[in-house]
Amino acid sequence: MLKLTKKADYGLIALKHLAVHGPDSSSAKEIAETYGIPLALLSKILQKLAKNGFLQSEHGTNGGYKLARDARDITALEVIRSIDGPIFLTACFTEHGYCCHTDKCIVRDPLQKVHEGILRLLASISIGDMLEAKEQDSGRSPERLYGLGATPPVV
Amino acid sequence: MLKLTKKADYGLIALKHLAVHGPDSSSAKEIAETYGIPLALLSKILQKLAKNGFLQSEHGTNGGYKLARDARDITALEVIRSIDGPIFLTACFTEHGYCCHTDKCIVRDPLQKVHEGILRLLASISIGDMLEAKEQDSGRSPERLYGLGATPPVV
DNA sequence: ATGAACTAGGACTAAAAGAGTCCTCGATCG
DNA sequence: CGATCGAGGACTCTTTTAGTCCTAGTTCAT
Repeated sequence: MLKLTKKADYGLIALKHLAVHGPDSSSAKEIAETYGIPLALLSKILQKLAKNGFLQSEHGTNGGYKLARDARDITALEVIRSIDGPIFLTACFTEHGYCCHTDKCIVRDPLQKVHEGILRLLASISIGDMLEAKEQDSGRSPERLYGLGATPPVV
Repeated sequence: MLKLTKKADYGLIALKHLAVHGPDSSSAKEIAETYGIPLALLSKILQKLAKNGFLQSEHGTNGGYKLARDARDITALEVIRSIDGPIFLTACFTEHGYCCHTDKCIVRDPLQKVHEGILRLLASISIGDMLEAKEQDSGRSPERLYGLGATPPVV
């Protein structure tokens, strides 16, 4: 129901951790223990992130993972897609734009707009941005960052 | 994985249908058949929407449902929340802002921004807007409507 | 050269959410 | 009074998510 999976969460946490811990690598075990994430599960996620070019892995003793690219160059959207697969707001959207109800579906077009908005939102935030955000808004204003007005949020 | 449930989809479809069919009511059966939605399932959804004040129901022969308020006054966010319950982008967010990892969770704050953006997006589109959208963009520009830039979307 | 500390990855299992069914009851109208 | 509706409880089936287990290959230090 419109929620990220824990895997995606864990992936983002791990990437941010690696970004914070600069150029030296961290092991899956270290990250798992720090955030209370099951090691075996986190390992899978990190492996996938490594295969998809976000991380660089080092085998053997003192091995681990480090970012393969600049943190500012990794968007939340890429990470989530990499871990959970493609994102579709509704069952209407598939890889090839097919919709089960085809012409009968009367909400596809309006939702498509919302869908694009969400993707744009996720694409607009990078791991790098997350670092800054930590320290009480340094520099970049959230408004500019997310391209949205200042309407107060409600759950 | 960041997807609306079918129930929410069905609910939006039904509301739009009722908005299109003006002041006269439509039965659950009629809507179900039109869009190929299982009747029993749709009934539950319509009942919930009625209980939450979106629809007005009429029992008995020739009964059915009609909108209880103006279509422009019903946002997608309200509908989705009404059907699926509260929306949380990650497990971090609950009714009272609690997070399982508490201080250890380093992505909560950045994701909170994304979360708010999505809510704002969903709150910005009403059933009424969906009617307009049907006829190839009449008047209101999507850009203004969704408050987002024109970056091309990618799935 | 051996063992400890890593990553890589396949195969499973358990739990939770989603989707849908079945059956009964009360209201309304003709 | 019977056909047509909505109201609603109680399930069941399926899919997704989350997490586990086990084995194999790499690298390093002693």
